Order: sequence, then structure tokens, then C-alpha cells
Amino acid sequence: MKISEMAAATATNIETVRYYEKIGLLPAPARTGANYRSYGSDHLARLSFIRRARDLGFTLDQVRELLGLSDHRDRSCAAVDAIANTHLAEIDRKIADLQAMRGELSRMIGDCRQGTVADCLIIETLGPARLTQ
Amino acid sequence: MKISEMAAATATNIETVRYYEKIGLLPAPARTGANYRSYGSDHLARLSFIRRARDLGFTLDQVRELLGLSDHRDRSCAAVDAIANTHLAEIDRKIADLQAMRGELSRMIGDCRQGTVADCLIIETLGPARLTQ
DNA sequence: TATGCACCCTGTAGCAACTACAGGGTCAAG
DNA sequence: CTTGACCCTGTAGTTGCTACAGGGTGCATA
Repeated sequence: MKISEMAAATATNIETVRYYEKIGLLPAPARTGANYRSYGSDHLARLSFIRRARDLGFTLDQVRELLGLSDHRDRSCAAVDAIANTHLAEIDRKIADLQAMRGELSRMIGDCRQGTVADCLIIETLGPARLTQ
Repeated sequence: MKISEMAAATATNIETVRYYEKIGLLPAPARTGANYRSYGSDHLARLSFIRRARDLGFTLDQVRELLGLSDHRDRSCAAVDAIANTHLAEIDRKIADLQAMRGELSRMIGDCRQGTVADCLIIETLGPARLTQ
């Protein structure tokens, strides 16, 4: 299959497929006489794996590690589990950060009396440490 | 005050202060005879504003807009409110995305039986659409 | 006075993970 | 035989910084 077909099959941008090849995440495929990339089902499987992992928020480095591990089918999957757990902890941290932000932001918005900028509490809250409390 | 002092006062990296000046977020300050940047309290206020807004997750473009609005103290703060609400919606979307990710990831990890990679359900889940079920 | 050392300057390159060209070649249909 | 859709390479842009390299300045100490 050619690049446009594989890209479509995995909901990936064509340039992204070439990018994955360039950074060594996807092996270089065979070429046709006209120098077009020609992919097989193994490429498709690998790209699907990459996309699924990316969708779940793994970084490309983590994906690279997971791909490396998945090639050693006889080893313990403890390392795989460790990467996944590290990532889970990162997600939890991000969620906590965003929820803290959300709380402060929505409090600011709730205080807004829709007056002029001069007495806008959003602007005021963002300002430097105020002397008046 | 010099750049190191203002950076310290706002918990900002010195290079970041110069970066904000370069992209026009912070006005260029006066210079000493030795060509050192010399800041006043207005710069400090502005940088504090930028940092607070960044901490709350506003993009630099949003910060730029908020700063522009805060200069017109007689106008309605509806535009300010709109930016804040847009940002709140973005945060909510990110939280929802992360929570969906978290659910799928923790299910994957929960299924892991700590065997070999060959029957690792994490790797399997990441693989291409399986024929079995 | 010399000599460190900490600080300041400019300008450029790097990070993640792509995306968007520019400038060219190829292929199939009408 | 030309038109349009596709493919190629290579480079530059995105966001929000951070990290040099290669130089100048200011102050304390020997």
C-alpha cells in the first residue's frame, strides 16, 4: 500500500508518517520504481501501535521503549507495566494541576461583575501582589 | 532594578525575561551606561501579571490580549470575561481528555498479569485492531 | 594593580511533535 | 498531451521557553 493509504488507515497525516520514519520509529519501507514508499501489513501494525499509544498520551520516547520491549516476546512484561504506571502518575499530576487551575479561574470568573476593566476582578487578580489584602 | 532582581522577584528565568521583551510582551527598559537593562516598578507589575496568567495556563497570545485590554480601564470587561471563559472551556476539555486516558490506561494496567511480553495485555491493547472480538 | 568571579550583553540553536511549504517528479484519465 | 492528484526531498515554522558561545562589566580581594 502507498503512504496515503496507510495514513488514511491510521488517521495519520502523511507528513507525520514520513516524520516517524525520519526519527527511526517506523522502518523505511521498500520503494517502487518511481521511488514511492510501499508499505506492508507489518508497517501498518507498527503505525497503529504508535498511534494508539500516542492517543493515550505516551511520549514518542515512551512509544519507542514500548516498541523495543514488544519485540522481546519472551521477557517479563514488568518493564512495560512500569512505563504504563509512570505515565499514569503523570496523567494524575496533570489532572490535579488542571483542576487547581480550573478552581482558581472559575472563582475569578464568578467574581466578575461585568463592569469596566478598571474594576474587573479578573484583571485585578492577575495583577501584582496587591497591598490591600 | 536589574534583570536578575526582577527575575528573582517573579520567580522567572532571566532568559525568559529577555525572551518576553524580544516577543514584545514586556517593553524594553532603560539601559545603564554599561548597557545593562534597568527596570522600574511598572515592568515588575507587568511581568507579575504575565507570570500569574501563565501559571493559570493562559497562552502567551491570551496574555497579550489580556494586557491589551487591561490598558483600557474605561471599557467593559466583557472581552476579558470572554477570554477567561474560553480558557476555562479549554481546561475542562483537557481534564475530560486526561480522565478518559486515565480510565483506559488504568484498565490496561489492572489487566496486566505480570507474565511475559508475549501475553502482555498492555502491548496487546496497543496493537492494531485485533480480529478476535 | 592584577585577577578572579559573578553578573550582564547579543545571537543562535535546541527541545517535542509535528505541520506547512517550496520546488520538483510521476501517473492515470480524458 | 495536458490536467490534476498524488509522490518525493529538504527546510522552516509552531509554542514557550532553555542553553549555549563568545564577548563585556563591576566589585572584592591578594
